[in-house]
Amino acid sequence: MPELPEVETVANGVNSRVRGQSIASVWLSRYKEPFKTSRSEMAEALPGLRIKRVYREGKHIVFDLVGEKGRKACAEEQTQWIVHLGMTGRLLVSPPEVPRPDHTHAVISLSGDRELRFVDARRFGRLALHRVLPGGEGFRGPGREPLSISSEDFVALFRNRNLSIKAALLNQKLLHGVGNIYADESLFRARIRPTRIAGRLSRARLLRLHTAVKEILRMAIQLGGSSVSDYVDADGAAGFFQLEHKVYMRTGEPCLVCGKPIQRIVLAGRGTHFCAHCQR
DNA sequence: AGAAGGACCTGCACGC
DNA sequence: TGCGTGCAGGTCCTTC
Repeated sequence: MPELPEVETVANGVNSRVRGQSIASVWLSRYKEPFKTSRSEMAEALPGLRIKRVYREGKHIVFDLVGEKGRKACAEEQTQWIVHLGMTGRLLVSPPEVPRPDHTHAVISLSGDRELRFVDARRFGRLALHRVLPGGEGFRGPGREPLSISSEDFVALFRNRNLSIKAALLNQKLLHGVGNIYADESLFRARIRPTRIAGRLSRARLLRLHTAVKEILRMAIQLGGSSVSDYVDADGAAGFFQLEHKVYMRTGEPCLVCGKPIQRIVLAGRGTHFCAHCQR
């Protein structure tokens, strides 16, 4: 389940493999229609463009594309290719002769004799084009970036919010990049019960949560993210953060701090794991 | 308007 | 063995 650390790992891995290469051709399956773009528009727009860099914005992967020399139209308008991995999306860089995995929904043939493949069994992922007008901004995620938001802004995000802090953390329009795993792990680290109403948390506790979110995300990025079964990075290698999970998917197992069993409830429609003794 | 809940989608674990 | 059932959850959409 790709959240910020997984998406960052994938974006960096893809960037190192495809940066500088040109898009020769594009094949799209009968996947759902791309977001805010038609399938045919995407297939026509990408060939001939060169990949300048690949980076993460929220949970989105952004490909900065530039026109080849001599293509005037692209000097005025920059194109970005946006990939959201959804739940089970993967981006693989493979030689063309390697068989395409099941559920391959996009294949981009590159000048370096490699294919960039988008594979997504559960079809929750999304592809889109983003046009950047001259002087305009690149693609922006829906909410604030957890690793760079100031403490004051972080605290202000949750003011007057009448929903659980767990649901608030999952709301991408507030903070983007945090999903179910890192919400649970951050709340455990901050010793906050997931059911607490966000708007009633003290400033001190929100500051503690801000620190916890940043620490958890940074640690996970260093370890290459988590991998439960679906997520694989651009190398085809799994991340190691799941070995660090303190509460996520540890229902009934002893809390690593106090020894009491980890509980599981459903909150905001999601499995939520916490220690009732340590998190108040 | 903000919050809550269902739909989307497939693979996998589980029980009988 | 084999089949049905329930669960996993990011985001969009509808409902309250």
